[in-house]
Amino acid sequence: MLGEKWTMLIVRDAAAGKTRFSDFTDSLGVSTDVLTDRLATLVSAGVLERRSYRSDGSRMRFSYHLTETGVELNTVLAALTAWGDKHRPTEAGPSTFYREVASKRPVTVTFLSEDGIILEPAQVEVAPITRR
Amino acid sequence: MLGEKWTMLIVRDAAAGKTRFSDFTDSLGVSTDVLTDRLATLVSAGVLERRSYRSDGSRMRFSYHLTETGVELNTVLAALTAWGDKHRPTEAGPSTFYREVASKRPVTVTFLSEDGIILEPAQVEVAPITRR
DNA sequence: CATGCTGACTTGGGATGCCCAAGTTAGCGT
DNA sequence: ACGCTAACTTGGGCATCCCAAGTCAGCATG
Repeated sequence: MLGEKWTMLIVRDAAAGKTRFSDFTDSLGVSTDVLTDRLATLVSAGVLERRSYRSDGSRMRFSYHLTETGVELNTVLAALTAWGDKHRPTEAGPSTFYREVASKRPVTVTFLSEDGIILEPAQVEVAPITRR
Repeated sequence: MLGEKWTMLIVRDAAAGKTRFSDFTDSLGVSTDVLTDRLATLVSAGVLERRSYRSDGSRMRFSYHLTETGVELNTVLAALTAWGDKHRPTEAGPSTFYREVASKRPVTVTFLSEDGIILEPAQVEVAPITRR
């Protein structure tokens, strides 16, 4: 369900603090019919939560916020961002980075072995689970 | 360039040791014209390497192998797999897991602070880089 | 209470991408 | 010369996406 064209980009923007329908169209350029559909599937998958809000002088609006489930996609986003920054850099360089909320210092995404040792991607493999 | 429908699934299968054109069609069910195109873009992006091989009694064939750049997507794949296993489990349960090559013991993907402390996704935020 | 305004959709028509089935190509063995 | 097979290529149909325009629901203003 995350594999459709705009889905992860919407999640990324949501993680960056965007909440409103027009925030997403403005920053992504996604067409509005597709955005409506993707927001609905993300809400029903429990990644986003739809809230009503009301700023004075205007009517009720909706905003979209990452749930705890959605926040857990931060790991995926940060790993993907790190890969893109390293292997497919833009001329302007990266425009965002991931940091610790408390200290504001940058963080990394890494593999850890059971005894807490950092592993490189090449030291990791995928293996089938065999049940009897 | 990783965002198209079958791209990450092909990378995942390549990480699981699949190498041949027919391996990918058999396990993914991707149509052959699309597979041809995705393999070509992955090769030209430096994620896969195309090799010729020859088993006796048959003609030259091609096989596709992850490059070092491609192997570094393991972090993304493992993070995504962990999220899916937790939040969108199938009835049958997970069919693969990520493990250390040397010890065969399972590994995890986590955020690390600069002083090597494990951080939860909720303790991490994305911030803009401001250049002067 | 009529009118304008705006954010969040909804709709219609065309373009792009994907699926499926069938066909093609290039060696190798017989 | 012929069959065999993995790796494509091609053509037609269908699903998804894009874009522009329209709708709808309040809130403010006159």
